[in-house]
This record gives sequence, structure tokens and C-alpha cells, in this order.
Amino acid sequence: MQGAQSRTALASLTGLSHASMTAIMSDLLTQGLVAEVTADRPDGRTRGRPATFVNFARTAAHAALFELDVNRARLSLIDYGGVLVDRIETELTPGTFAGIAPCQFLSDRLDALLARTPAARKTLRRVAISVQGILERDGRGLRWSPIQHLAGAPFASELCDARGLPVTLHKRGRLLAEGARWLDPALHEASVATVFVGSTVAMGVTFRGQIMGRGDEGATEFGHMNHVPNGALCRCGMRGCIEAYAADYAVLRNAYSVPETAPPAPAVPAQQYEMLMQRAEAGDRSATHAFNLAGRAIGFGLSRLLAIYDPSHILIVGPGARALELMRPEIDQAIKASLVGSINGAPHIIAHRDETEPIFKGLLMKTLNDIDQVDFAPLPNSGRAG
Amino acid sequence: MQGAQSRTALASLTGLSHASMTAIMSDLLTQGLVAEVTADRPDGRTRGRPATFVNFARTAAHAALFELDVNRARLSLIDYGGVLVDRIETELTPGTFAGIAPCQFLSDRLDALLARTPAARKTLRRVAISVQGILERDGRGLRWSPIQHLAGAPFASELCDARGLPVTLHKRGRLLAEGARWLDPALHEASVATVFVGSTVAMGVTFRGQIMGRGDEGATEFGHMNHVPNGALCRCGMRGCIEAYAADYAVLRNAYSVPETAPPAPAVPAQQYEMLMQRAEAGDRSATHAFNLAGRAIGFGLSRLLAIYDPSHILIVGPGARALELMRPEIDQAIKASLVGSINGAPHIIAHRDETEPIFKGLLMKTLNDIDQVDFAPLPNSGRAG
DNA sequence: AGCATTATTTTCAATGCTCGAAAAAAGAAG
DNA sequence: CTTCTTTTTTCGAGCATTGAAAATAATGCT
Repeated sequence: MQGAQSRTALASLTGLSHASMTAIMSDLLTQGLVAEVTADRPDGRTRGRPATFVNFARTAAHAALFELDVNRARLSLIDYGGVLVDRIETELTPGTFAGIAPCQFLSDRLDALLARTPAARKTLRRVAISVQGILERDGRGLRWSPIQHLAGAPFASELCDARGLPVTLHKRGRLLAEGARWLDPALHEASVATVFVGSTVAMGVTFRGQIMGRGDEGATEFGHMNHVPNGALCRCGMRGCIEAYAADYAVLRNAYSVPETAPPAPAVPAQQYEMLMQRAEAGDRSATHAFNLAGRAIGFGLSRLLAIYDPSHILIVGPGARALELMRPEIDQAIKASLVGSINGAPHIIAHRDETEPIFKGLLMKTLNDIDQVDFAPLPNSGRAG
Repeated sequence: MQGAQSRTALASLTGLSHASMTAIMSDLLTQGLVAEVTADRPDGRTRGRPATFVNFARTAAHAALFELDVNRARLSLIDYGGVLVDRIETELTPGTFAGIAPCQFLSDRLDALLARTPAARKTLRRVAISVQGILERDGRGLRWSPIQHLAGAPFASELCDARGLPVTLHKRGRLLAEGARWLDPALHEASVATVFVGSTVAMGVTFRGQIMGRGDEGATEFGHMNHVPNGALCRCGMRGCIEAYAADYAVLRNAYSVPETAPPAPAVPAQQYEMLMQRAEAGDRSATHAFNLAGRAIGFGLSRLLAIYDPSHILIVGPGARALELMRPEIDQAIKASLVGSINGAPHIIAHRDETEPIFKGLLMKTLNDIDQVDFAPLPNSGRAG
């Protein structure tokens, strides 16, 4: 569902009858969850009774969305209509969470945000946090994360207790999958593997438009799937992970012939990675070699993925998406060398450079859905289905 | 659901009220789909009104189930109660389907079966076939199969046309998953990967007790997941597949130091495989080496699987299940070397030697379900849920 | 202005599934 | 023969949903 819709449109969209739609909307109107929009339609008038559009009542609820990245924290305030109200960004360094407890850090940001929009304080319903790493099974914290000093303390439940609000952790890979569905209508009902290539390598998957599981499922540890036994040293401490060949630090390491057992660089500046791509595009041997190795790792990873799960589309996002063409020959070759790839053919591989958009969209849609499903639970079905 | 149940038991099992259960059962009784069972209860009488048990009416429908294997074809006649009525077995050789078209072969078996139970002819509702290989997307035939000369012709739809019955193909790996759920109640709601190790290597997966997808999905091509790029020659024609290290022919090849690029043996006698295991258990170097290679291939395959999908249980079935202890050190080591394996811990790995039982059970339950869902479609919910 | 046309929205009675409570049924225990 | 216990059925009510008809609110034409 997108924006304001007439009752008739909603009826045909949901498959319900007009009668039901009237009843449901009347319910939701009295509960203040939706509002009639009397916006003047800019398009030429048509015959017939004009439609009255309804939309989610923006002030019915608010949510705070954190996106925690290796080098940046972004906090967004959104309303029940899915509109971005305000946003705060903070730089992160590897030492940030050594100096301040994650819970405190998040709580401070939240106060700063609410100070700028005091009206949202009353209707703030939940806090959702996008993180990288492996979640605790109970969702209260992280077992491991590439963000230094973030794993360990159950900061989600601490923040929950401190603020009296539901706080949920969301694995970035899963949000990628969720967001990809919403950003491209063609992917909404498809089986899509969305791969992030950048400072890490992550993947979220959808299956016929559905995301499996509740917690961090739907995300995979694709980046830490083994590529070569006992191979290159990965940021996670294991050896031979795909990430250890395809993440930015790995390409850098290989381009400069640093031994693959050397510890990964904590962070690679965007310009440096960009420069490597340009050198590779210009034909520089060591750079192309590094991207070939990256493509080979991703290619064999995808070929192994295909043996288990056969998506119709593969979406590459993140800084590495720009290097897709550099890696594509190796990717294609690896897929072609597998039974499924050679029989079913390779899936469509699409590059979409910006990864923040799908992550934010995914976090937003997931959180709005949680508000509908959990906070407004015993109500007739609202659900932003589509 | 298992066997005859009282209405009260069904009510609490399904969560419906007694009133609804009475109504539903009365519907199903008049439609002849269930029958009241007046069997004398062998257990000691208790106080209160005695329960009247209801069960599926066995004569309401019949189904013919084919299990096509590399060296054997088995045809079973089952009734709506899930009871095995009759069974015919036929040896297969690599040349069988060169001599007779698959459709004709199946039709002949079916005639032989129905000749012995003519009463079933009228109530025969569908034919279900368990196959190995990769199905056509439309489910009419196979794109590729380890069973010689089976791929190519759309024999499922040919048989459907010839007999005027719905004929469905089911990938063996998927049935393994379905069957494993039903055979062990502990696995019924779990996430299970069921791995067949024998003449091939196959895998079916369930996710929280659900099997994904409609057609051949839920099955994987685990056996043809790449293990080593450009590695050992597999029966599928590709190189480096897990199967090319872990199937019986691969262990044989490695135990006798045949080059791994040598063409796979078309079939390995059970005794020969058994003898290899005994030699390995006795400490024979070349035999243990071969099983180590097999364990390593399966172990890295599982470790790569874990990066995408994290089952609570892994079930090993088939002839290779007996060799699990020979392979387990390498399997454990490979899993321990992966991030997910080391953080979440290795899943429970269980060996269950007989694979025909879960395959048959899976085929049976799936087919009964199809009869409920498709043939008896516009009825109130029957569904053998549980 | 008045009437026909058109599309949206609401009203209304009916359907179908479900439930809780009460009643009926069928035997065991005393 | 009565009391007790458990299963099963009956009954009336609740609820979401529906199709058809009515009401509504505009435009287009004479």
C-alpha cells in the first residue's frame, strides 16, 4: 500500500468487499488510526461521486529508528504515516562504545531527537535498531558484531527498561531483504537475495515475497560462509570467509599484496575503495586481480547458495555494487560451473549502489508493521499489506 | 494426527470448540470422508460416556505411490486412511528406460497393481511419484536425473493424459524432509535438514515444521553444491560437487586411489560399500582416508549451509548414515571452523539408516494432503494437521 | 435550472463459521 | 436405582463478511 487510497481502491487491493471496507474504515476512523484526506486532487475532475481518500493518521504513533553502522549512527523519527519527521547523524569510531555504554549512547541520542520534536514524546511507540552481527537468541543484545564493543551487554533490553518502550534489534541483512521488497514493486512477490558488499558482506533473502522467521532469520551469514578452507583471515576471526575476499578491506589487502593472513584494516575510507575501482577499471593488474578474487568468492558463494535456495533475483547493494562489472566475469563463471546454475540458468543480478535506502525502508516498514501487529494488536485487521 | 481420535481429543488438538468439532464431523460423516470406529477399546473401561472414535474412511479414496530409485521401482497402493494396501517392486537397471518409455513402464505397473485390487480402481484419485534429479518448472517431467533415460520426456503429464488422473512428481529430497517430520514427533515443529548419503547426496529442509514452496522446493541440491572448485568429477557432469566426494561411488573411487576425474561408477553394490566401511572401521588407511574426504565434503557443505539456514537438527539417512562416526571428526571440525558453527554451536546430528521409510512416509502424507486440499477442495477444513 | 449519467460510499439483510453454556447421552460406581 | 463422570449434541449468540440495493456527490447535456 502506498499513500492515500480511496475505499474502493483499498477494497480491490485487499480483495475485500466494499461493505467490509466501509465497516473496517469506520472502525479505524473512530480509533484515530486513519484519517480522511481532503486534499484537493490536482488531476482533472471526473464524473461520479468523488472518492474520499483515507490514509494512516500520521500522529497516531511515532517510532525512533536507529541505524548503527561501523562508522556512523543515524537516528530517524518517523510517524505512523511512514513519513520521516526528523533525523540525527553521529560519526562513530572504533573507540566510541569503549567510551560510552551502548545503551547510554542510544538513550542520549533519543533525548536529543525528542528535544527537537517534543510532540512525539507522547506518541512514541517503539525503538527499532538496525545492527550488524549475530543476535542473541532472545534478541536482547548481540553475540558478535563488526562494530567494536557493541556485543556483550544486552543493550536492547537495557534501553527498553530505561525508557519503558519496546526496543527491537534487527539484523541489517534482514532489513535489506525487507527494504528491497518495498523499493521495487517487481521484487515484492519475488524470491530475492539482497547482497550487501562494502565494509562487510551481508545478505538477506525473501522467498516468494515472504521473509522467513521472526527474529534475525531472513538474514543470512553469507559473508561468513566459508569460501576456502583455512583461507584468508576474516574480521570475524575465522579464516576463509567470503567477506575475507570480497569486503573492502579484503580487496585492499589483495590489491597491495598484503599477506591474506594479515589482520583486516578496521575501516577503509570510501575514497580509497573508490580509487581501487578506478584503478581496476583503468586496467591496473593488481587491482583487477583483487576484484577478480572478490568476484570469485562471491560467485562461488552464490553458486553454493543456489544449491539450497534458488532466487529469481539477486540484488547487489552497497559500495561494492559499483564494482559489479569488475567482478561479474568471475561470478558468472562460478555459477555456470554448478549444476543448478547451468540447468536453471543464472538468476538476474542487479546492482543498486545505495544500501542505506533499502535498510531504512526495511526498518521503517518492519517497525510500522510491528506497531500494527503488536501495539494495536486486538484491532480489526489494518496491516499495510500490498 | 495419528489414527482414530475421539471428538474431544480432536477439539483440544485443533484448538476448536466441541461444538465446532461436532458440526465439522457431522459434515464429513455425511460426505463419507470419515467414519465412526466402533472398535472395542482394549484398555480398561473408565467412567463417563464412552468416546466414539472417528477416523478417515479408508475407502473414501486411494492413491498409487511410485518410488523411483536408481536400481529399484516400488509401487504402493494406499487408502485414504494412510494404510498400505498392496505393493509391487521391480528391479531397475541403467538400461530399463532405454527399452521402455517411462510413461509406459509406470502405466504397466499401475495396471498390475490394480489387477490385484480391482476395488481401488474406482476410488483411485491420484498418482504420486518420488524421483531424484531436477524437475521441470511445470512439474511435467525431469530436466536431469541420476536415473538413466528418465529425464527428457514429460512422463508425468503423459501418464496423467493416459490415465485421466492427476500425476505429481516429488523430489526425493523434499519427501525426506516431509517424512522426517512425521516419523519423529520431536522433529515435527523443528527446523530440520535431512541429508541422504548413499548412491547420491540429497537434502530436504523444513523450517519450524514448515516446508517451503510448492513444487520441488523444500528440496535442495545439496549434493551438487560445490565443495572444491574444479574438483572431483561428479555424476552430474560438473566438478567438485559434494556428491563427488561423499556418495558411495566417490568413496569407492578415493579408497582405491582411482583418479578423481575418472567417470563415476554407474552403481555401487551395497556389499561393496558395506565392506569399505568395515575396512575403515578396522583401521585400513586408504578406506579411512576416503571417508575422511567424504566427511570433509559434507562438513564444509553443512558449514556453508549454516551460513544461510540454521537448522536445529541434522538428520543423516541412507547407507552412508552408518558411516557417520567415520566422518564425524571431519564434519565437526569443518563446522567449528565457521563463524555460525562456533557461535551458535553445531546442530544435533542424528543418523537414521533407513531412508526408504521417511521417503515413503513423506510421499504418503504429501499425497493424502493433496487429496484433501485439491480433490476434496471446497469442503470445510479436514486437513490432517497436527 | 433540471435531468440523465457516473462513480463512490453506505445501508441492510443474509450467510457461514465459531463459540460458551446448557442439555442430553451413555455408561461406571455405589 | 441413584449418583457421578465424561463425551457429545443442541441452542442461541456473536462476529466478520458478502451481494444487492440505496444513498450520495459530483459531471455533462439540454
